[in-house]
Amino acid sequence: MHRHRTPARRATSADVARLAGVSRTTVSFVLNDTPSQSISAGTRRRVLDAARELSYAPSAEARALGRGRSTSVLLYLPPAGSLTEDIGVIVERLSVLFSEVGLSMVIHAWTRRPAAQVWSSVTPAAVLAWDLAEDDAERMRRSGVRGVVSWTGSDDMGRWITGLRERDIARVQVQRLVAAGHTHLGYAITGGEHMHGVSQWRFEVLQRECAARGLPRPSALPLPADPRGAADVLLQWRERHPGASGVCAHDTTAALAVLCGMRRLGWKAPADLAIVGVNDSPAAALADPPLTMVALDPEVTARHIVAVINALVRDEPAPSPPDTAGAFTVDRESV
Amino acid sequence: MHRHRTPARRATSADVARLAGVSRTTVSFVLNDTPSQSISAGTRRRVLDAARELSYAPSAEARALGRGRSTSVLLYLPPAGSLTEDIGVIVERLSVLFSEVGLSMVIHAWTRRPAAQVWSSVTPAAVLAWDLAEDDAERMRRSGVRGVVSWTGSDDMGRWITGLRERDIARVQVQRLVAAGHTHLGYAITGGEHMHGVSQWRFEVLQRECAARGLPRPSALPLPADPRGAADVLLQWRERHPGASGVCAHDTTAALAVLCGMRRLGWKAPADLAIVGVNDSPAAALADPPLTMVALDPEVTARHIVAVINALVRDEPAPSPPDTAGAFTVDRESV
DNA sequence: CCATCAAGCTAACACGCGTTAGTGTGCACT
DNA sequence: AGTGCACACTAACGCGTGTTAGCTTGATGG
Repeated sequence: MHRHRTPARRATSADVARLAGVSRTTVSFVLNDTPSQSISAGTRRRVLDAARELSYAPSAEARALGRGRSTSVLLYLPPAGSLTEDIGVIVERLSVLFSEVGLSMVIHAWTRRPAAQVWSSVTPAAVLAWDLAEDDAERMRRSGVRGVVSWTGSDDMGRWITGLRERDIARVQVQRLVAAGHTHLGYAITGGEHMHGVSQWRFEVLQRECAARGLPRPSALPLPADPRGAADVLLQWRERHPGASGVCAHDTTAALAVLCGMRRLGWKAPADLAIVGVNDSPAAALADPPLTMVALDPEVTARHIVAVINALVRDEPAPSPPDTAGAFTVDRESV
Repeated sequence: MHRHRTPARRATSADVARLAGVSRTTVSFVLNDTPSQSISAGTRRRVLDAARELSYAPSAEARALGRGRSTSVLLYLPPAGSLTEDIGVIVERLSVLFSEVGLSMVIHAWTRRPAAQVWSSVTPAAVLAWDLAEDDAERMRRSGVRGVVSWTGSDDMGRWITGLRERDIARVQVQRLVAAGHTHLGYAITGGEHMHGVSQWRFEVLQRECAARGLPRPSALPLPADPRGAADVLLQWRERHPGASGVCAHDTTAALAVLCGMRRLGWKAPADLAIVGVNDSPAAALADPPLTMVALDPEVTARHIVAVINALVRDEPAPSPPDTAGAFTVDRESV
């Protein structure tokens, strides 16, 4: 290996100790505010000055090695493409919030096998996966991973997300449509394999929400993402459900697909069909007509995820989940 | 959290050594294929079997501690919100490609100060930032970070991205519009602070491209992201540039904003104004009319980034950048 | 028969940190 | 004067690797 002329060596706690004229142990005590130790004011100041002078920062690796657990959280991304959806915003917030509690986030794409290589060599403090088989989760725990949590799995986190979050969305969507006088609803979704995972769950929650309000059972409306196809499907759907006057879309794309099909058929929103989408985006505001959307505050979800994982890592009792996912309506003109 | 009866300790190389009946050093020699050491076939097999039996994976932290540098690449995210744009797709690919060459990607949000804490405590092998002041980059190199690269900076990577990529986009956009008979062009963009960073560069490249073809100088068209505002600005812009018949939009949102303003004014695309957007998305396909878009192959950019950083980390000569960013046109009806 | 050497393996160190056990003060109380 | 004790600090260990120097053994050449 080639050595640079300036050794490019980072400052260690030994350097700080040397400069401050104390032992390395004292440096550690000062910088970590070890409660069982008392340090004289003079020494404390000298150490802090030296640390600042050398712009010292402890090595995360060495710390992890000693404590037996790292400070990195491994995030397995959902299937390709989802980072550009609302998940992307949550991930951005996660990276900030994790670093605020001293954890750093390693992201890795989801492959067929949960990449034993990755999670076992990085020794993450926790793993946050999209969906996780129970035996994989168990294997991770065996290898020393403190917190294993999945978005759509059967653990607490998964239940909160697919429970409260999805229910909040469905509730606010239905509420908004009912307020406008629509009782016979549909559930619009785009994409190849319909009704799997989140979409399946959302649809069920939607049905439950309607049942609770005494409304007729909502019907599924799986749309292709091209104008002509959307129009065809929409027309057939209307014939089969003549009373339907409102649509809950799964996301922005589904809402746009409905709108697009309607335009081709000469229908007007909300007169011929009212639409409430999910996840507000610029595209929704610029649609014709501008789309009424339901959004969840990403901050609520991000904070809860970080709180749960942080508690797991520190062996503290898990915080109780928030009782709202922060759903709110962005009223425009499609309903 | 529930504690298992087995302490959930991961296997170490000492465990493998014990099971194989050899020393820890031998285990290391076998597993790393140390070229200067010869190992008998029998011992090699016993070690490998033991490693498999215990599903041993070396601790990344301990390895990093010894080698003085980790295998993690620190990615500083662009300003909030960009993960949901085309950057998100590139980031997804990066996470896969990095792991294929044995690097793992740590992502962190960009804060005001480049968070000395993060990059100095994780000891990343490389840092990939959005925009980076030269003194910050220098400080990172001083601390042992091998590769410091920024998307929009003045290093090789930045020049490739803001050079070739942006030029490819501008070239294909102009080419498409010229082919349809439009010569007097505009550059549409949304968002508060216009003409900064990438948008500024794109605009300049666009001007150069038009100049090279002998076309009149394109004019900027900064739009608000709401229907009424967009219409107003569009109308004023038309009065000031009566000959303009084609618009290069900066991204999907800008293209939708133009479309939205036109709709309010009763203009038809492409008859009254032709539009070419950037970064194909479902929203573009579902617009009215469906938008013609120019897209860059994210794979080309992701591969180049990984190749450059991998070379820097291994002290190998940097690969020459690809001479195309993989630009292609998705023809629909807006031009 | 002795010297040389390669093959195959192991003891021991360094990496940077947190932490436990211990050491030497100076002061208060009996 | 002797005991106890809080105070301020340090030596030394362990975490799991990669790596260097050295050690044994058997074979080979003179």
